[in-house]
Amino acid sequence: MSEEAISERASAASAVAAPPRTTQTTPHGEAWGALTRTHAAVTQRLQEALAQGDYPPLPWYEVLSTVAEAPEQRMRMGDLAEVLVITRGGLTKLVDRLVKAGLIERTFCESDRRVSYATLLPAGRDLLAEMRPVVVGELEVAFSANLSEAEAGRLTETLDRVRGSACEIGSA
Amino acid sequence: MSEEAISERASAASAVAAPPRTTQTTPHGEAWGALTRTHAAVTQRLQEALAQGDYPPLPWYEVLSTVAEAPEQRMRMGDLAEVLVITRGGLTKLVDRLVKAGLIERTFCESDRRVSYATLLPAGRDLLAEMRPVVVGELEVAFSANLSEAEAGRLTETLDRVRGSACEIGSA
DNA sequence: CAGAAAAGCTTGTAGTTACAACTATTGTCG
DNA sequence: CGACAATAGTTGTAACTACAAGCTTTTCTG
Repeated sequence: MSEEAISERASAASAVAAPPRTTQTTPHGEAWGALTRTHAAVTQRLQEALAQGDYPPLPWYEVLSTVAEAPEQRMRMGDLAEVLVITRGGLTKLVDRLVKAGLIERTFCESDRRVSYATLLPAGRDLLAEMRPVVVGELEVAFSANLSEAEAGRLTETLDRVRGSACEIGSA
Repeated sequence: MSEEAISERASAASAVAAPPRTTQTTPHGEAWGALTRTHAAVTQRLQEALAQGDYPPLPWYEVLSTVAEAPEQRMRMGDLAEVLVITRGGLTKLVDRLVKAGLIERTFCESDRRVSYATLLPAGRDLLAEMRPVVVGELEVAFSANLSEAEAGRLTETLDRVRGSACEIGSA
């Protein structure tokens, strides 16, 4: 212990072995509890790793990564918000920060002057190239270590199925 | 359109059918993307349902629910923060709000005067009883509809395995 | 073609969260 | 026993996010 910090987070000692006493005690309730805790734990791990390398926070990475894989390295704000599952208002300000940092540029559509694109700049591409190994590395530790590729595939399929039913607007 | 609102959130129309083009394109990367999006989608659904019934937000429910299942309907602040996977500082303020609402009481430990407990009050127990069906109902829609209990069990097991490896402090 | 409705994005405001520093109590040694 | 470290919570500050209202452009309709 010397250059340690870890701010506070959680002691993370008994958390692993702690009995998964969740909200309810039904199989589905357990599954939701496991999903929540796993998401939180992995997210923490990723953000910690990024902070340790003096990189921007995780949302920045997700924007850069998503835009980088889009057709022309650009995406409509609305689509981006939808993929990242955040509000449009939130995305506007998030992209503002990326623009101010010189990683993203706002471009506009000729045919429809309402839409604006978030377009990746070279600096953003470079930063992404630096951040990706960090994120992928942490994910390897979290996933690859204990999950075969086949299991990962099944997990993805199952989760997507849940998401599918969760997205059906229950307005009726 | 009359008493509608839904603020903004996401259009949630093409989100379901959208190709899961995630961060990377490895099976594990896909799994992480699916986990993130599913968590966000279900959380949104739950919060929307709670807001619609004029109930407090989801974090309140999680505190009440967790404390209610603890031995003496009380929990040490630190343990509670660990289970909920939020920071201690954040929990202090979250519990402050619950105390102000008369749902939780702070009690203290005789043998160790540092620790304080979050103790469930009758009003908290009653509110929990009201909120639980709402939350459970939404989870049923999200999970039960498309997942057998056996699948839910496998999902829980898999997620817990991932969480386990994610929690191992990578200090070494 | 004018007016209303819808779509796309931004901005103002408030609430929530994390991070870091601080206080108080307990445990450890010299 | 007295100083140092570790543990448990709280608090101050800054950043992020959601919500709701607003603006502009496009589409629909009579």
